[in-house]
Amino acid sequence: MTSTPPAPGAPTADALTVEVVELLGTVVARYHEEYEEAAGQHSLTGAQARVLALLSREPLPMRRIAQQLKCEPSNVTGIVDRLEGRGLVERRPSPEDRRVKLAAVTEQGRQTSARLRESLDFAREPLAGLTTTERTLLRYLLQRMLGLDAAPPAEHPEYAEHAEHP
Amino acid sequence: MTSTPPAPGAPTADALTVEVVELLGTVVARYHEEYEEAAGQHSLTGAQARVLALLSREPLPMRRIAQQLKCEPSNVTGIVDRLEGRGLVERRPSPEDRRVKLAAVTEQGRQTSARLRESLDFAREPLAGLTTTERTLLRYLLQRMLGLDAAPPAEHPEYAEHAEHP
DNA sequence: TATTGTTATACTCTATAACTATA
DNA sequence: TATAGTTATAGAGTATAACAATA
Repeated sequence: MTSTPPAPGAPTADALTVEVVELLGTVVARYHEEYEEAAGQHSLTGAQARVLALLSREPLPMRRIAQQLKCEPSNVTGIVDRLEGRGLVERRPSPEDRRVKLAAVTEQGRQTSARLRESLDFAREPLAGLTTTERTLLRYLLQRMLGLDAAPPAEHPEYAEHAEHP
Repeated sequence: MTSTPPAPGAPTADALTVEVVELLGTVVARYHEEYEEAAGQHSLTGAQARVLALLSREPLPMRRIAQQLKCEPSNVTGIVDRLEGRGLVERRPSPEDRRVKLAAVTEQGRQTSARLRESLDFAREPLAGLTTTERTLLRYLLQRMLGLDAAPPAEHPEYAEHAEHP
């Protein structure tokens, strides 16, 4: 029951941190499973679903897609090929630079993307059990984890007592 | 500035929930990037690193590995083959059932696994900015998300004011 | 007959390198 | 010459189906 004192200078993580990291690992795993499953229900691979979601926001040059996917540009060719082969995406020339091709969702692609977005509502299932207060708190903690320097829900946590009505 | 009223009966997620889901997505993405990168530093793929981590706890029948990875057993053959080819893992016969083969880490595999575990310390980097109180809170919220029905840090959030000394 | 692990096959994603057409 | 996209190639993960050894 020793309190695992943080060894000075050592990179050792304390027990609490290790626990949180493991929980994050579990959340990450579940998130991915559900994402792949939702994509599969629309006969899409994970990568295809991600590109479709990206393009449903705005048309993008192939190069930009690669940057978003953090993969080599050559790989995007095949992924977009397959989406295009199914009529979900199309390639357009860029008006500004004749070297670039813009990938854009078709109307069918837009619909598929919308249905996909619904079916991958990690929202309800995992978050349903949390109150508004807890979700607000979780948002804050995740923002801080990501270095987004967010404003705390309130100066004092008592806020939680009265925050049920957003 | 309308408050996005939850449509009755509709599965629509409110704005706060959507925000939390997107943050989770970002955390998931970063977690994966770091995991793959850490694995790559040891010339391992993500799947290989996961199997190695699994086996560093205890030897496992091939079938069990597949269950943990949520993939078909036939795929495990190749992954273990590659780990075995590098001397990180070995196959042993099961004393109980001559059909099953137990995959187990070698001494070298154990060491690689340990070094891998250190280098993928998502712990410090993302969590370093959080206080003990915040980490405790985050642990609680993640546990609730996962349906682990955890005990709250305290009945009243004021606890946070005095929780700095675990 | 059922189960374990494997092999064979096909598809997708991935990185690398070379090619083309533009700039 | 530099850049955008593509092609070619090879390695890895994945699912499916068929197989041998064992239960």
